[in-house]
Amino acid sequence: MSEHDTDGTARYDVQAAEEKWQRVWAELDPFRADDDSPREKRYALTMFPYPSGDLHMGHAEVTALHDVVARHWWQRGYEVLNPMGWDSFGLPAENAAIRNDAHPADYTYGNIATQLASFQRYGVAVDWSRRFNTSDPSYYRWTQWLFLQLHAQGLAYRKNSAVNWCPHDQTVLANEQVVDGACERCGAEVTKRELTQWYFRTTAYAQELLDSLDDLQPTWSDKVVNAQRNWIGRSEGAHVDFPVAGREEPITVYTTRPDTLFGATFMVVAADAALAAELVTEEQRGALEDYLVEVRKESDISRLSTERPKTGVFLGVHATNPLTGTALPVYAADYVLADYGTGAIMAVPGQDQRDWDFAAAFDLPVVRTVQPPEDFDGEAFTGDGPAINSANDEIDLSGMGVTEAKSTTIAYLERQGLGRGTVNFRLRDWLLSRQRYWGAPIPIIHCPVDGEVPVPEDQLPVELPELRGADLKPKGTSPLGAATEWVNVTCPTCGGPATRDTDTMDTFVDSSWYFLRYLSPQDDTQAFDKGLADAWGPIDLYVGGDEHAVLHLLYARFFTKALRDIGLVSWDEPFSSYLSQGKVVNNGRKMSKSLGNGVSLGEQLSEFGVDAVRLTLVFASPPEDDIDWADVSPGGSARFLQRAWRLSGDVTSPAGTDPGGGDTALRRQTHKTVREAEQLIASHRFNVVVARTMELVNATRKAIDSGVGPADPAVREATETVAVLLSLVAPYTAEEMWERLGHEPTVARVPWPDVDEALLVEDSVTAVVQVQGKVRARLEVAPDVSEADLEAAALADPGVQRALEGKQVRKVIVRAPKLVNVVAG
RNA sequence: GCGCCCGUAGCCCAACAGGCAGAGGCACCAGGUUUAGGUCCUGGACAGUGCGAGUUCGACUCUCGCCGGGCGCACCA
Repeated sequence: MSEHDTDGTARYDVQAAEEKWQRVWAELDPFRADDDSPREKRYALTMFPYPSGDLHMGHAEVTALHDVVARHWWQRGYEVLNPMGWDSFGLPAENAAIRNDAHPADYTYGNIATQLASFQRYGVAVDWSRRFNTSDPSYYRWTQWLFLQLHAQGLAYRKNSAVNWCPHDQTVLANEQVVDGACERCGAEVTKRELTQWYFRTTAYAQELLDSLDDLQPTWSDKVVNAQRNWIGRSEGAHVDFPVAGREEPITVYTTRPDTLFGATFMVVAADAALAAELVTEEQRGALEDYLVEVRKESDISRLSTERPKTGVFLGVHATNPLTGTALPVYAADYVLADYGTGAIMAVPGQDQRDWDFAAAFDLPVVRTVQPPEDFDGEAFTGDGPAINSANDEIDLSGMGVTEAKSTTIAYLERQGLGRGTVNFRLRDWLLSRQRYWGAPIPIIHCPVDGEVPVPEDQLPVELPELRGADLKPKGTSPLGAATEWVNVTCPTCGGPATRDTDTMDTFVDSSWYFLRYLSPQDDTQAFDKGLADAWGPIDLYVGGDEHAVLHLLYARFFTKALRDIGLVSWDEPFSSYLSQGKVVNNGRKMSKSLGNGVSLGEQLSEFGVDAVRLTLVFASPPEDDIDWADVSPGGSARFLQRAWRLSGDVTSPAGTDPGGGDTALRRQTHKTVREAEQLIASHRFNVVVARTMELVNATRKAIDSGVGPADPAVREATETVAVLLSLVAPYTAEEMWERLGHEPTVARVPWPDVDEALLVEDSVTAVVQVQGKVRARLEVAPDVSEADLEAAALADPGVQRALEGKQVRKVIVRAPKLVNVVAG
């Protein structure tokens, strides 16, 4: 390999460089975060991986993007915490263990070792000394401890209700894990089961989770903020009480349309709600039970269909419309949900299509209370319009619009004690127990005398019993139940015989606080150190995929708020800014085994080198957009990197040369590029940073070959700047360049170049002169040219004069120093 | 059905706060280098910004409507 490569064919040995720098980095450990550093602290985090096999393109993309910022922050003088660990509890390991008659830990820890090696090859700027796995007892001990803290606050509780059941995985699921009626993980059709399960009281934070989204909006992706708003689903309405003859308790309904109360002609109670069973008369009880059998056969998927005809059964009782005094028949039906609102509705067929459909099926009366427009030919009218048929002796809504009628009705109901304005949320409590093995056991003991007894803190962790292979086969109850010796314990309170809770926690519990554990991963005296949390947190940048928009990101937000109220952290939100990275697809489709279109990360790395793959992922598109591997060119990236590297061999001035006397044009471009890169990184436009770096490489090449020549100090400055810029994306190439330029490693920790503001000011700029919006002249002018001078120069220009011939100048718009527009006619 | 986001050369994408539509790359074409291929160097062609209005001296950029695509919610009363 020659020292000077003006023939343009020299290249560095990519594989040798990878091996070499991995050794150097291991020794220098340049990304170790020092808790005691006097530098300002930044916390940068990517969603930690689940150890299923080796790393794939998705991991490569998220870490490449994230590394740009983490490395940039180091160079800008921050102390950066960029940790990584493994989200290592979960079903794939358990399923593999069943298949292979093995223990889930075998699969899990084997894959973790593989992924760790791949990450190190990939050259991520991570502090590996802080790694841990959520399946380590030293971690889940604290998951259990945190569960108990929430339990003590009443934020973790058990209740019996109809829950989502995945028949394939044989476990219950949280609402968030059901997508279009199917299991988010395996795709099986979800059914309902009546079970007693553990919940976190996420609904206690519904309003705050919603309100804080306003603060997050500027620094989170719209997509995720919007998804969470929809998921929380706040609505405003009223609770209205409908008296029932012969029953003390009224039926309370939730409605968002209290203005239509005069039009309520019947009532519907969720068939599976306790209320239905309470209300039903003896004569109708058989009918209700038959109906329930039918309803429970229905899967969620068919329940979701809006086309489905309305069904229901009369409960044999009547309630009274509090405004009209009319007796309303009460039905049970499955189109009303037991766990939303009060599980009962007032049916207003005139203004609600679902109620209309039911009324049509059961031949019930319709009263319109909003006047539809003349050309309205639909059935229920849900739009705005003047109220009609809405008056009694005490209240008259006639002619009011919907908004006014609502508030008038609510005020009246409140005065009369018949109801009250209220807010309702779609968000449900988080169902956290799972009937599977490979998770953190719920640290509760059930005692026939003392009930639910928390496992004393000094007995944590409640370690998993040793089960493997066929013992783990899903059978609808937790495999832990089979470990008799483990299950049977003495009650910590009374010393009598008791049993352990045999469910494990949803793995999303593990990931709801892992970012706190990185602060003191080896601490065996506490879950995390509050002082360190204050020093480092909250997380300045979180990068991940938006498949977790309403899962992990919402749960972690809930956890943070709950821990704050317990006094464990002082943050309101865990992630100050969130960048959601797109997916890597191939030929327009998601990569998958069944489509046979998967691209192996390992093969790409071997063929093109780590840097080329990283550069490709960063350059391909804005970070939020998907990347189609069929559209990109890792070969082109590899060629560019060699081209950039070649500059470092051409530079002939010695290291330490003062760039002051160098070529001004190249220096200006160098300094502009640095300034622009700062701004582009801050706004996450990493693809443009790469494009600007390419421009600087091109300009430097030109300067060497056909400009000021390789000895000009500006050429060294530009080349060193290229090395620093490239270190964000292509660390191996950058190290090679840096070394060849006569510097010590590592370029990753050199200070970010200072921008010489004086160089950013141009000597002259090109002003465009337009006549009627068309460009007629270009003038070289001083950047500080006055508007008057520029206007005079523009009007004096021969090209402009020609364009103005025979025309009256009506107006001249001057935007010095860039533009003059002459309006004429 | 309700809501959010996005439509710029063949493709991926730039365009600061309304001011010359093109920065970068892929692919393509031509020339040079080379025994040849690849590499490397030089040059070139290709869109008027999804469609239609409006505001403006001036619109890729702002507003409205439509079309197309992505995402979220959806029998949530």
